Amino acid sequence: MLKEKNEKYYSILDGAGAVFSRLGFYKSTISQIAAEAGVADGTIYLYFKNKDDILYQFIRFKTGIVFEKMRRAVNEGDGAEAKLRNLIRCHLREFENDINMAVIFQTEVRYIRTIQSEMKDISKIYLDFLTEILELGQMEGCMRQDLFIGLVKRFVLGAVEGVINTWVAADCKYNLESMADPLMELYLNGIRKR
Amino acid sequence: MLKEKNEKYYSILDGAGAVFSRLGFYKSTISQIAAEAGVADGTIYLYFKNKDDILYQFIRFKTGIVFEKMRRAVNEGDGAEAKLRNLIRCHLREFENDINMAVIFQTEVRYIRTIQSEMKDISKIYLDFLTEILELGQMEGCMRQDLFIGLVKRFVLGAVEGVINTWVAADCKYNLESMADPLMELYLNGIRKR
DNA sequence: TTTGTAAATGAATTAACACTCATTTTTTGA
DNA sequence: TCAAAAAATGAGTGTTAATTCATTTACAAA
Repeated sequence: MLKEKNEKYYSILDGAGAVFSRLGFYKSTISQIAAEAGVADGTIYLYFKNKDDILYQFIRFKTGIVFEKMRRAVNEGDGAEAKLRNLIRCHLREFENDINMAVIFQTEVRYIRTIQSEMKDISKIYLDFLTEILELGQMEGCMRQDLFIGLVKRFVLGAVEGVINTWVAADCKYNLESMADPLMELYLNGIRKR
Repeated sequence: MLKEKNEKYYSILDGAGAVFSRLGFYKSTISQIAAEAGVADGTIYLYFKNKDDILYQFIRFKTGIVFEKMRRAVNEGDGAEAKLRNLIRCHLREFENDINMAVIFQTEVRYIRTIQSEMKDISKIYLDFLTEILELGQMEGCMRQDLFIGLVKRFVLGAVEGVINTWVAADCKYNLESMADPLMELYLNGIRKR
C-alpha cells in the first residue's frame, strides 16, 4: 500500500463519497467506485486496505476538515450565545456545502459497526464543544444554572441532526443554513408562551 | 407463500429482530435468522418474500403497535402540554421496552433505501401527531403563536431521537423514560436564563 | 536511448450467501 | 388406520462482488 496521499488517493475518496451517498455502503461496489474515480479496480487497493477502509478514511478526512472549521467558528464567537450560534451555523453550512458528506454522516455512520467506536469519538468531540459552550454560558449568567448538561448536549445535537435529516430526505431543496437562527431561538427560549 | 401469520411467522420476526439489531441488516444472514427462530432456512421463504421483506414486515409490525399506543397516549393527555408529555414519555418507554426495535429503528431504518419511502410515511405519522399538538397548544394559548411549526416538529423529534441514540450507544444502561420530563422542560422553557 | 523502478491495470480467483426445490415430516379428516 | 394435503426441511445452485496478482505502462535517472 502506498503511503503518500496523492491526487489519485483523493479522487478515489471523492468517487467513494459519490457512490456511497447514492447507493449506501453495502450496495456500492469497488468497481463502481473505481469507475467514478477514473481508476482501475486494483488501483484502489494500492491506496486502501479494503472497502471498509475507504469509508473509514473518508470519514476521517471529512471530520478533520469540519472540526477544524467548527473550532474556529466557536473561537470567533464572543460569549456563549454567539459561540453556540456560530457552531450551529457552521455545522449546517458545511453539511449544506458537501451533500455527499451529509448523506454519509446521517446514514452510514450510525450504521457501520466496524467504525462505530471511531464514531463515538467523533460525536464526543462535538459534544465537548457543547459542554464548553454551555458551561461558559452558565458562568456568564446567560444560561440557566439548573441545566442537566449531559441531556442538553444530546438535545442540541439531536435537534440539529434532525433538521439535517429532514433536509436530506427532502432532496436538499431548501436553504439549510437559514435554519440556524430559528433553531437557536428555539434552544434559547423554548416553545412555551409566557 | 403462506398467508396466515401463525406463531412461526412471529418467531421468525422475533429472531430477525434479534439478529438485525446485533449485526445490522447486511451482515445478518438468513441462516442466522433461521437458527435464532428455530426453523430451517427454507421455512423463512414460506412466510417472507425475501430478506428485505423480513425487515419491512418487522417495521410494519412494530410501528403498528407503537403508533397505536402513541395515539392513545396523546388522546389521554388533557391539553397540549400533557399530550406532548405523554407522547414523548410513550415514545421513550416503548423504545426502552423493546431494545431490538430501538436499535433497528435508530440505525437500519434510515439506512435501507428499499424501504425509505415507507419510512417517510412513518415519520410523517409522528410529525402529524406533533402538528396536531402544537396547533392545539397555540389555540389554547400555552404555546407561542410565532412558532414555525415545520421546524419545531423536526426539533422535537430530532431531540428525542438524539436522546435514544445516546442511550443505545451507551448500551441501554440507564433509565430512558426518566428523560421525558427533563426533555419536556427543555422544549418548553429553553436554556436561556431570564 | 536504455534500463530499472514504481504505479497502474483488469482478468481470474474465491468465498459468501440468498434463494430453490426434491424430499421428508406432520397434520387432517375419512 | 391410512392416504392425501400441507408444512417444513436443508443440501445444492447460481450469482455477486471483494480481493489478488501476473502483466503492462509510465516515469526517472544514467
